[in-house]
Amino acid sequence: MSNEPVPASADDLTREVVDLMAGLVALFHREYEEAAAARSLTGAQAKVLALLRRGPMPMRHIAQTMSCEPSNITGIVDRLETRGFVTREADPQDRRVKLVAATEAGQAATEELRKTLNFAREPLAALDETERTTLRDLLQRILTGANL
Amino acid sequence: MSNEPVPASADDLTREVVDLMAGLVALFHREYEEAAAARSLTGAQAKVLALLRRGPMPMRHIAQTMSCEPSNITGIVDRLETRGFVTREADPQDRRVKLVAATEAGQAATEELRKTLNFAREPLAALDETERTTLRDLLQRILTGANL
DNA sequence: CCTGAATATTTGACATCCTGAACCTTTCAT
DNA sequence: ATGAAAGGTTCAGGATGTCAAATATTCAGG
Repeated sequence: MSNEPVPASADDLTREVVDLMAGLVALFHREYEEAAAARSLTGAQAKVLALLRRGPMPMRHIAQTMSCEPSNITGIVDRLETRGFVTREADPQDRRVKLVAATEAGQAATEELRKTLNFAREPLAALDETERTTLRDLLQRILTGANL
Repeated sequence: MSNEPVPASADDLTREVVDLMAGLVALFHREYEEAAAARSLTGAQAKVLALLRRGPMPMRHIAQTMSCEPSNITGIVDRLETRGFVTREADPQDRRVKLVAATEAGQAATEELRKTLNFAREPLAALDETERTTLRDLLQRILTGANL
């Protein structure tokens, strides 16, 4: 149905791109959830764990990054903690804050998940290197423009 | 920071693109959830409602499209129904199936939501028409390659 | 030093989402 | 006519998310 190469207006073109992105989002979501479930993690747990790849982080910071209430993070970290994927330590600088850190097992889990997350890897193979580079640059411009 | 036009390997390029897409997905998700919440809908409810834009649909079909258990849809449709956004009617052809249809209010809600969903519309403005067309074509090829 | 405001986290109550198993109703093949 | 199969619902239970209230710690002023 969307075979006409040139839409009626630039606005229609934008809407078309937005719709395509929506499809992409749905696809990615499914694959991510699947990959997490394969390690008996939920999507939220996998996301938190992924955030800790670069080092420990206060609860508050996690909540801000995930755009949710801090009280929500408490539960997620609880479940990750009881399964040995993260630890909670009081920050010596400010004993109000708890630093959440991934354990060895936690690091391993995210690393594996990242590897098996072959989202779009196969379909991406349909694009040659030049096209992939073009795509990368376009996405980069979109994301830096959306600056969050 | 990522100004080198050609990463170390094609695999790295792919990973870069995948990471960018992950960022896009996060952004989209936030905006969608926000737009839905502005109409006191949840993301799941908005998605179901959006599915009914083209006409009534059996519960089972909704579940398949959303990749979830049918029993899940029951609850979501329940909530949409009590708020007057959808109706359930028995299919005359096969009285086992229930056809879910959006009401006037339901149609209006999705239409508005679709309009106010300005995801990437502003950042997309940074791309000229040629670039947007290129992006559209690349995304199309990715999605058809991922055949769902 | 003390008091009070502000911050980081937790707790509890509650709604939603999601799964899996058990159950009805209707259809369909034999 | 009977039994298997399919579409929905119900129920129990876990996870996610919000909000308000409570706790603990920090910090600024008097």
